[in-house]
Amino acid sequence: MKDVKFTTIKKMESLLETASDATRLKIMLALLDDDECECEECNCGVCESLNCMIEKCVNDIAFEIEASQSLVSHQLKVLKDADLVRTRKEGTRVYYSLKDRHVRLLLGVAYEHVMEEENND
Amino acid sequence: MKDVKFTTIKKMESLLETASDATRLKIMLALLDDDECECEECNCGVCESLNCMIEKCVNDIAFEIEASQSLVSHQLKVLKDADLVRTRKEGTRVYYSLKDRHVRLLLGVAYEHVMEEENND
DNA sequence: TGCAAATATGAACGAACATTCATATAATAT
DNA sequence: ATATTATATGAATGTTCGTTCATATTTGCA
Repeated sequence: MKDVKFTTIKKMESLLETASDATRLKIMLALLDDDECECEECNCGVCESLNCMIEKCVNDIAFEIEASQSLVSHQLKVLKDADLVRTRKEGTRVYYSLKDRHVRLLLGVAYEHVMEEENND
Repeated sequence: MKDVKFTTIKKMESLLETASDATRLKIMLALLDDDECECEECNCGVCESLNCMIEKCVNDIAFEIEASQSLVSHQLKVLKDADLVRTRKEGTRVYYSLKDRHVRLLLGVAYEHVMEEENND
């Protein structure tokens, strides 16, 4: 992992920076909710298949994480610009979902680190 | 991954925030340099065994990443407070190394995400 | 005791960023 | 057309944070 190009470091910085905000974390965790997924390919605790990707519209996310519509929309734009979520339009609604498994991996690593830390207290 | 406690989210935020800075990324990547490691357990591209953990002192890191001593010291303190690095004193020098495999995992996930992204351009 | 090397720290400055409020845009239905 | 619902956006505000400069602290050594 030596001699990592500066542009690569800048991209890593940008990725982590985008992920490192409580509001955006709440949003992403809301899009990770796998309670109702029952597909067979799902062996990871977090669904990996595109078919059962969870998508939610802006207002539902706002309600779920108890934040204003404006704030959620702003932060979804940040997530979208950083390519961490994708969108699908349907009528007046816009459904958001996590972009790919890297995003879920990142959340998973951060989550496990924190949980393991808590066990060592 | 539903119903994550707020304190957990705050800890995830703090972890990612600490990792999301170009200077600190450079420092951590410098502590990930495995050029001279030849141990047999090393099958991950990044050394996992404590024996061959790389440690470097402040001035060497500063020289390597081309940053001032003051800046590196400041940012090492941030990394230390967030528990991402450990220290070992020897004389006037303080040797820093990455805390554990979670940190390397986090760097790895971010790195791979960025690299895969670059292939899709 | 005094000097030099390595590291840490405090103050200060400017830039970046999260949030709120008000408003604009877009799509649907009556 | 107009009203309504869902989403996006721009300006403004206060705060946080990275960096630099100067200086303090600690350790080893003559």
